[in-house]
Amino acid sequence: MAWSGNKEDGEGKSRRGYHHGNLREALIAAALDLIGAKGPAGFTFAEAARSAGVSAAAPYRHFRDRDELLADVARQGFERFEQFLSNVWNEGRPDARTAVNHLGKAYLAFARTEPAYYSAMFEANLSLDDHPELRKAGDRAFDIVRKAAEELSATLPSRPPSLMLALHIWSFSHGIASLFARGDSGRRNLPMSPEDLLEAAMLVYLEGLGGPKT
Amino acid sequence: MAWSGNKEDGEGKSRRGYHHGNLREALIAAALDLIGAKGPAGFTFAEAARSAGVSAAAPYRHFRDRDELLADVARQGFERFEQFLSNVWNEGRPDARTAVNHLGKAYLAFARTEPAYYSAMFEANLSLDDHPELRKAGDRAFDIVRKAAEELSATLPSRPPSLMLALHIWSFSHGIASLFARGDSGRRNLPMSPEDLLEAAMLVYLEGLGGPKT
DNA sequence: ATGCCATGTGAAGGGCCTTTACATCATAGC
DNA sequence: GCTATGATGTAAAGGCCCTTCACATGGCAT
Repeated sequence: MAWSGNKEDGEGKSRRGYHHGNLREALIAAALDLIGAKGPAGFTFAEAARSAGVSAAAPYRHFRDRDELLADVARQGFERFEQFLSNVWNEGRPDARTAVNHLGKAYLAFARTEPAYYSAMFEANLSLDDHPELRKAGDRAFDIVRKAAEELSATLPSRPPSLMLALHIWSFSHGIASLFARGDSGRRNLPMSPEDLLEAAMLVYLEGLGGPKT
Repeated sequence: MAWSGNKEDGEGKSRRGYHHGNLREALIAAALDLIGAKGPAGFTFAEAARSAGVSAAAPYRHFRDRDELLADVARQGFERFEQFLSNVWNEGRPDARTAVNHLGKAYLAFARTEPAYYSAMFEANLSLDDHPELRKAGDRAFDIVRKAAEELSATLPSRPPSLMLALHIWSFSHGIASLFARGDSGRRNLPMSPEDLLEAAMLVYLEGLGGPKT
């Protein structure tokens, strides 16, 4: 009786009697912390196991290998991202154009506020072929933008192809987020915030599509 | 006399008597091959050393650590990129608008034809603070776009801020290249080529800036 | 109460990164 | 021409990681 059972010292790493009881989720949480601290490359399976208080071999009962854990973090990230985008889109209120602008901003906000998820999703170089669930989750998040683009297109005289519209919005947001809205590493001295840069681009782009004369 | 001196069996890995004679460049070349084959994460210092036919410790005579070799590959990549962009820009001929379109296409072309360099440059998560030469090389490449944006701006009635223009062009090209113009991993089924997607975006964007009525 | 199966352990093989002491050799200066 | 010296390469070792395998534990259904 040296140990006393279920504690909760700080992070979720104790409560053990041999079986962890919640290892899978504990590993995902640990991975998220580590990725946030040292990037997707710095994260190691062994350290995640240590964080969870189990041996280095234990994670293999829940994930095929290190990449599968990473992919699961990324998948979860896309699911949160999807939900976030969905909330921000808010059924196209107050109007499609404004809501689409919110969507772009949300992309940047996610990259900034959830750098660990963002890293796993876009910087871990995971093969989508090896992780079909990841691809599906990504597609579902994109579908939010796709749907928004459809509604926006319907409000524009030129009726641009909505898929093209969606790809443009996604690409632009992704480009700005990747280059300017990540950790200090990639930061170049901008004369404006990434948000302003994106907003200006959207303004010009939608003007080019012949938006309603403001 | 078991060995016979300077051979050239296939790749540049032989000519040895103890000192390699050209190890630094051989390592960069080997790294490029490996990155191309297995991505920046798959590349290892040890394997580069093996490719060059030296022991695992030898590379440390030429690079502080693994990251410095990676950074040197990336720096070389930015230098090639700069030159490529410069050639494509071609002093703004036949006209600024067309030449800027070429610039965007060149971004995609580089991502596709030099995936190893592109990986090292944009997907290796190198700290720009730890590798100042890398940052400078990247800035020089961006300067080509910056200069192009200045000349393009001068041809537009609205005279948009050229730095903003340059950032928009770079971001958009980067976003499309990262998402759609890389190896099979990131490929989603597009209804159009990345090039067409980019061209359409540029068309709309420049229209939005009030370009000369085509 | 018992036995099955999911879950966790320890050890081991193989690999990588990096450092250190030592080996080799090109060449500068005598 | 000959040697000292610094640049370049080697072997070995420590530390960490990934992954597998045989074995231990104990939750849960019967």
